[in-house]
Parts: sequence; C-alpha cells; structure tokens
Amino acid sequence: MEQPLVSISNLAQELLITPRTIRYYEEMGLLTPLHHEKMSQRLYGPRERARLTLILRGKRLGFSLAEIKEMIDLYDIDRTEGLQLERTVAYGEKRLQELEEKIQELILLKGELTDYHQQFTELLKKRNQERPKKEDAPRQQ
Amino acid sequence: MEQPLVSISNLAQELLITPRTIRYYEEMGLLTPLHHEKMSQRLYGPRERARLTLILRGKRLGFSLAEIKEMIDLYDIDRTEGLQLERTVAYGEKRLQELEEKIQELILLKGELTDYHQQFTELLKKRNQERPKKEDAPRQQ
DNA sequence: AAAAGGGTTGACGTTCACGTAAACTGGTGT
DNA sequence: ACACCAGTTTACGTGAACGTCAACCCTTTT
Repeated sequence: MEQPLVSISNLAQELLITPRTIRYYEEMGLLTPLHHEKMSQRLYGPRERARLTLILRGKRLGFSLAEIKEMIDLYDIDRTEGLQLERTVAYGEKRLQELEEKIQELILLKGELTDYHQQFTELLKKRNQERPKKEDAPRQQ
Repeated sequence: MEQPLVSISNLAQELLITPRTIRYYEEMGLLTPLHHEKMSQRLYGPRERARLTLILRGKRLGFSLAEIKEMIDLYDIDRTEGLQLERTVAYGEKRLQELEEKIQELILLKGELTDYHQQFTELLKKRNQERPKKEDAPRQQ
C-alpha cells in the first residue's frame, strides 16, 4: 500500500537522507512539494519522489545541484510550457552529448584501473609461485 | 619537443588549472613532484603529469580527492610494495565493481533524459505541424 | 645595484551542500 | 489543560576544494 502522499521524514527515511537535505533541495528550487497557502506541512507525492531519486542519482554521479536543476527544468513540462521549445530541445541534446562523453570517460578510467589491476594480479600470482604458503591458502576471510 | 620536466605554472597552463590547485593536490598527498632537499622549485615529470590527468579525470567524474587518492595509491607500485598484495587486489576489485555500477547508473540517467527528450521533440514536431512557420523553417542556427 | 619575473610559504576568504541547534507551531492522546 | 511528538523557520557551524593576497626568496635582465 504505497501512500500517495508522505511526510518529509518518511520520505527522507525511505531514501536514506535527512529532512534537512530535502528542505535544502526545495530551497534551491529542485523540489516543490504541496505546501502552498495555508498548509502547515509539506507533503510529497510520486512526482516529488521521482524528482528526488533523480537528484540523488545525479549526486552520486558527481553533478552539482545547479546542473541537476537544469536537467530537472528540462524534464519539467509545466515549467517549460510557453518557453521556446526549439532552444529547449537543442539544449537537451547538448546535455545528452555531455552525458555520453562522461560515460566514455568513465569507461576509459575503468580501463586504466583494470590494466593496473591485472598487473598486480599477475605480480601476486608470481609471488605465490615463488614462495607458496605452507598450507593451501584458506579462502575464508 | 616535450620537455621532461616543467615548472608548476607551465603544467597548470597546460592542463587549464591553477598552480594553487596543483599545490593543493600535493598537500593532500596526491602528487609528489621533485622538490626534495635543497631545491627551490617544484618540477614535474611525465609521472606527475599522468597522475594529474588521472586526478582531473576523476574530478570530472565526480569523485572526491579522497577517493581519487585511493585509486592512485592502488596504482602506485612503489607505495604498495611491501603491502599485503592480496588485500590490495581485493580492494581494487571492489573499486572496479563500483566503477561499473556508476557506468550503469549513468546509462540509466541518460536513458531517462533521452525519454523526456523524445517526448519534447515530438511535441515540437506536432506544434510545427499545427501552425507551421510562414517560411519553411530554416535549418541554420 | 635595482627592478622585474616566477616560485614558495602561510593564512585567511569563499562556495557548495548540507549538519546542528534553538525556538516556535500545530495536532493528538490522556 | 498539559504533555508530547512531528514539522517549521532561522541561523550559525562545517568540511571539501580551492581562490586570493601578503610577504618573502631566487634569478635574470637592465
């Protein structure tokens, strides 16, 4: 039974962050929970939850909140309505291009580290051949 | 004519960063230029340049300097010599695993944004069909 | 000898992304 | 009515990653 609307600390708990973090993202314009007018509490629905997971994903990937905000603003139909769609689309293409470049760079980095890793692994193998352990090395940590 | 040893500001210029940044990385233990004993200046060879590019790559990908330092320390034969190779290798495997996860997450993010992008593109197409521009829309920016 | 052009070491300032604490408010159980 | 809990605002604190500035060498040019 997924409640459609949850409180700030519930949402925070669910996503393993603190309420403060959520409020901060709102303060930065990344979230807009139901909190208008004369309501004393913030309530978060599926839309805000989706945004938050997007934000957290972006953070894990090393994007700044400003960059993430740009992505979210692109992804937000309402906000973009009435804006020049051509520009928006072109801009989105640029961002996607950058994402692809980032992926390639990550793959490159992984390749580098993999190389060194293999060197080490072989070095380890040789050592174990030279002076193997008395008892067959136990596999438990 | 690639000089094997360059000054700090030369290196900074080459990599589009500031000398301060380079000194900071040294202070954090990420770089060890020739600066021992009784030398008044720092000099950077190919080894340090390689490290620096690795650092910058890591930064672009959102890793903290602490994380990057871990990678570098793995990648550094001298420093690891005498250390428990088994642990090093195991640890490296964990890092590589994390890298792979990050790649997957990036691909996921790109997928999400691509979806939204296509929605927008189609929206734009429809609009242009409804009320096409007087003159056939010119394709130049 | 004096000035100029890098390089060096502090040391303090700054931005981002929150952490933390205080003081207040609003509904809820007893 | 009162305690209690969850949420809110306000504000100051913090760690990472540098920026900026001052004051002090060397070395080279004039």
